[in-house]
Amino acid sequence: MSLKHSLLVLLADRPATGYELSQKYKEAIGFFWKASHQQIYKQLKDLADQGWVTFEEELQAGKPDKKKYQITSKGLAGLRAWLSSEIKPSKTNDALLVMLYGGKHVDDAVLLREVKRHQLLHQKNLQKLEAIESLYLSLDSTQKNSYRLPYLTLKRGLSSERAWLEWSDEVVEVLMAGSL
Amino acid sequence: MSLKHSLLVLLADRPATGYELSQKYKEAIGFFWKASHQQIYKQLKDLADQGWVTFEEELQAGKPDKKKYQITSKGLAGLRAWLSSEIKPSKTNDALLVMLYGGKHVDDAVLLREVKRHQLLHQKNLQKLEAIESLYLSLDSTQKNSYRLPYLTLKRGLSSERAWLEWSDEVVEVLMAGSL
DNA sequence: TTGTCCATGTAAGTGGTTACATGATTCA
DNA sequence: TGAATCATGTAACCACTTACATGGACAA
Repeated sequence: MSLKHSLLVLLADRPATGYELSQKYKEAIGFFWKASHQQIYKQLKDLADQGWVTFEEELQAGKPDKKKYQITSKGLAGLRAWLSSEIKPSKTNDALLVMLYGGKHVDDAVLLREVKRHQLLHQKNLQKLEAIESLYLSLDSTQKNSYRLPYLTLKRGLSSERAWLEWSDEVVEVLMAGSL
Repeated sequence: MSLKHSLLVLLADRPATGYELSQKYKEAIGFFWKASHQQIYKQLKDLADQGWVTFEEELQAGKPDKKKYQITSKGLAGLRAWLSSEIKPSKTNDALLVMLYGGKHVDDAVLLREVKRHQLLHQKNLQKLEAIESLYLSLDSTQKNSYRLPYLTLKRGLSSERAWLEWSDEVVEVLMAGSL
């Protein structure tokens, strides 16, 4: 149930609308926490009902009104409590590995095609992360220091994508040998 | 919805009871696909309703009756179709990274304690995987060849745990510097 | 003129977790 | 004597996905 807490983390930085928050889940925090806009809007409503956030409505003509959410002291206390609690290890459910594990029921060429498709996705993702890293590295040391914790999460992304790609090269080798 | 397909993969190997299957999710396939026994029993029922598996009941006194499930030709066809389809990349939801990302709201020492706790879990997991690998490596080449695809999934586990641990060493360094 | 961005949601359905239930056997 | 293993589930709840809805602005 950390969608809640990831929203609080973002709101602790600055007030934002649901839309702005949902954008953050397409980069930054989205590299390790995925959420759809439907989920986000619902969770914000629940947080407001709990009194962990409040919002002000900005009226707009022709469009739905904007709701600018901000964290309350109760919300910040809740966030701090969670940050000091035991985090349960994230569970892995990796369908591509299920496919490989049961792969003997289809041709290696079929598996190979799918692994290569995923390789492209991971390569793209790695490039995005590398672009963000070079931005970070160009900051002065005061700014670098203020982003040192988010930078650790970026490093996690870089490390895990690189490890995935190295592994997949090996997989491709094995599958190519099999489909001769 | 790959719990279904992971069950079919296991049943394609040999018939099994729900209990036996749920054991497999504590090792082997469980390293990349987690499922509780409640989920498994329910899914097996659904698969039987669909005609993808059948079962024979073994009556037992004092205990619930055993149901030995086996895959049908319809089930095998369904499995093959899935193995040839596009697998959607697994989504990552990593609460520990959310914690680090928002870590400036608590002391570094608190973060450090939690990261170290997770390190132990990952180390244990790596050891388990290494033990399985040494078993695999002691097989003769015919057997090695028949397990070559499952071995690739094992390698994924090894690679990802090692990458995680390397990253976490860096995290510990940064957090120790911060909590001086 | 098609598509993407802005901006918010509802509703139905699926998948997963947590709590609870039963009861014999075996091991420390 | 208490915990773990065997063996199967139900029920309530929570999280997440997919489909649908609205409608103006602006760019290719």
